[in-house]
Amino acid sequence: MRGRSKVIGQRSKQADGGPEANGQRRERAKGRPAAGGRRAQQVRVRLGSPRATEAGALDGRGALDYRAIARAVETWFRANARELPWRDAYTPWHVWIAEVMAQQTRMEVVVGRFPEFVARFPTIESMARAAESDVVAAWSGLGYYRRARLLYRGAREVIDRFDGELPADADALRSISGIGRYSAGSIASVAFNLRAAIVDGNVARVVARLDAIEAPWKSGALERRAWELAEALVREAKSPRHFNQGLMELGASVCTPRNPACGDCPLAVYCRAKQADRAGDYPRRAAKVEVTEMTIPLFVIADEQGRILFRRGEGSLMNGMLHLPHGSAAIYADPLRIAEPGPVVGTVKHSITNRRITFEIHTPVASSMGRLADAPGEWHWLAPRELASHAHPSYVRKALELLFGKV
DNA sequence: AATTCGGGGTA
DNA sequence: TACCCAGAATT
Repeated sequence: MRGRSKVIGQRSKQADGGPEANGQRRERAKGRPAAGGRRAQQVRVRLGSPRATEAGALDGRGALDYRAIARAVETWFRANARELPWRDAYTPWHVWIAEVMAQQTRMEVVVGRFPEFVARFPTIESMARAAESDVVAAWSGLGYYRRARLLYRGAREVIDRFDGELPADADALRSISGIGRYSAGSIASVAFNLRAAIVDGNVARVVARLDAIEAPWKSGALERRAWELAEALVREAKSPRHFNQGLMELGASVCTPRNPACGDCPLAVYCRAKQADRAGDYPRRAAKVEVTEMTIPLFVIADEQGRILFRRGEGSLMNGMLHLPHGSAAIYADPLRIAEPGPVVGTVKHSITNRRITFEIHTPVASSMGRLADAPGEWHWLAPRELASHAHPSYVRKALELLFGKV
């Protein structure tokens, strides 16, 4: 039922292979990672990197056993990794696309959209040569459309600055548009198996429990501590590629936000939160943000041929995307009525971060139609089925499907 | 450091 | 309904 049910068994050697595989197999044969409280002490003393002991020493709890934890994660990952399309060959371009697509997006959605997107843009060069609008159109429905524009910009930068090939270096990767600290580390480790740390939502949650970090979710303090731990841990990994993916996947399938499956967790024996039987209490909740509700009139206007009137947005928000004419200058601004609405023929709900919008669909009263022409943006008449070839936010599709069925 | 971007699965 | 998801850029 939970994410764990999607986990498949041992992956093929082809997918898993690589120079590190032998060493890992040897490690697994040697014994289970939980075997070594005493050995862990020796390891810590011998390695003794300042950062490794400092944080624990400050609060008198002692440092975590980074080496044993890293081993446990890698062993777990080799047996529990999901089949993901880019894990066949770890082609850097595919990994890049996957990382960008996965930002703030559930992996199941990414798996569903990834093949078609890669088929549309099989190489960095193919994207760099395309029009930005085509890239955004292919991104429709995935949200956070800036990611698509930044991916496009990044692809062009790679052509210009790196001769068309992603650099195998975290700092260089970080300099590319759309690649932040997480994605740089992720591409460096997953695509190139370099020793770079990553912290995403999963890793932050796992280490928050592992070290019983009191700093609240999304706080700078938790971010800093999570990156410290991620770096200390990946330093001990045999395969950064497997360790980093394993730590994320552990968070996604075992160390879940609610009801963590500590009984299945290879880190339970090391986990400070679990030791206190309080895994579910970490990470600490962030202060709750206020949600603003608003209602905006939306106009669906058809001509004799059944074509619909769309508006190409011009503001800083949803720029260049295809909208239905609606009663606000920007979706997020106070409603500015641009025509007089007739009766409500349907409603569509749409959430944007901390705003909840109810679009009420109207046909404007005929006498007020002229005022539509004064609203900003370019106007287009398109058949509903033409929508797919234009970038558009999801509320547009939802509204048309409500009135006309699947588009 | 705080905000903003979409959308949907899930408990 | 509320939370959160393989984050990054901007202010």
